[in-house]
Amino acid sequence: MPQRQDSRKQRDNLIWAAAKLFRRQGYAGTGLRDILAASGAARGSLYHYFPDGKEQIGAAAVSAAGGLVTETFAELARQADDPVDFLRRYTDLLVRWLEASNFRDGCPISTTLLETAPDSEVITAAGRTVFADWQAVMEGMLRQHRWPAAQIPAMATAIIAGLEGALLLARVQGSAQPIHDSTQALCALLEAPGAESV
Amino acid sequence: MPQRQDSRKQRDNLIWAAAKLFRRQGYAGTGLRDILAASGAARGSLYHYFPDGKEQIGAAAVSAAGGLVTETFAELARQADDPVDFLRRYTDLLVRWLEASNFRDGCPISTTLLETAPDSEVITAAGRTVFADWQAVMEGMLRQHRWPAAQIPAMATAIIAGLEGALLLARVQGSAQPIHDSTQALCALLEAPGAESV
DNA sequence: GCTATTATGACGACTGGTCTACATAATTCA
DNA sequence: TGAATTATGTAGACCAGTCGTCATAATAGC
Repeated sequence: MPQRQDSRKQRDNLIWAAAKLFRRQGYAGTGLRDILAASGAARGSLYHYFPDGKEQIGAAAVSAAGGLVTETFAELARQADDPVDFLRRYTDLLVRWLEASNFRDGCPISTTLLETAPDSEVITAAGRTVFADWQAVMEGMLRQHRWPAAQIPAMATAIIAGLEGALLLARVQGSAQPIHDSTQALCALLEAPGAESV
Repeated sequence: MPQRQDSRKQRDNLIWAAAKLFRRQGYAGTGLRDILAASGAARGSLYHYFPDGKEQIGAAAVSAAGGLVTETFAELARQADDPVDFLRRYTDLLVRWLEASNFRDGCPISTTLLETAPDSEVITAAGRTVFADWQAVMEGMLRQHRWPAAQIPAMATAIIAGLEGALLLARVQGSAQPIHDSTQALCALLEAPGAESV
């Protein structure tokens, strides 16, 4: 069924074009015009695949881009020897992406989510799902390496939050230093599992 | 000189109206019309005080809102008994603000910065200054409590990044849980100063 | 050939940021 | 004091751009 295939491709083109633009220019800063130009589609096509308009494609872009990160996390979790190794591998990737884009490509979903949460229900819901997926992968990774069970959820959240925050600082400062600093602190935490508190 | 005073007030009105709107709706998502309506000023007034237009008022809003946070940090640093106490006090404030606004008022500058960095030089520069101020206050706080000097810069960055990331997660999830989780991990780190690594 | 799906780009109602022209108030100087 | 100059406030025009809708055309499968 070649039709089905092509239509799916057209839809994906739109989603990924949108995702790339949202990441660099934000959600409100990106016009449908930009998305259409980048994907080569016509205006009506967008409304054929996304009848609810910009909001719907925003949610789809968050899901798609977030899903790719989930997959990256999962693969690194498989390869890594321990949590510290996992973090090191991921920040290596991160720093390379950042520098390759001159600190323009940050987290693919945080800008859109900050702009729209909680006003857009669909986009916020897509973001919640993505974060839950990330959280699940992180928790699985910690469990796999015999991390104390009681601390796993908080630790996983702290890792994700630390990465997101470091990414923000790195983009503004135009330097990978915040990522290294933040990671160093997280690694210290990951190497001293006994230090629970309060 | 009543003129001078009133003019300053008018200018401040514009800045704070802009800052509030940018925080909730983002930079691109906020029109000059919104800002003018919220501040009660007239169209041309904005271009009188900010001849460079929206970008200039964006930078001013980042500086003003960021400065307020700097002051809050500084005051808490004076009151706190130790780094953990500092963090607790701040997250208490944070959670109260978040809940009072139904998770609409997050970090007052991160959204604007993510949308514009590094494309807008003036806004990004304003953000860099704010982050440098925060960093300085955090480092001073750690120094004051005899934190190992070599780890102070990285630790301060990790705290700021962790807070920013937690704030993002909290807004999307509509829950203060990420802030508590992230803070718990940071506190563990702050109570085990010996655990340096790599 | 007929129907369902997909593709198209013009159109409308509106908002975006910016600029200009003018009115008022404050200050300065003859 | 009164006139000239500057600072500040107001209103509206401007065009490019916004998103969403629509009637129509092309293509698919049966």
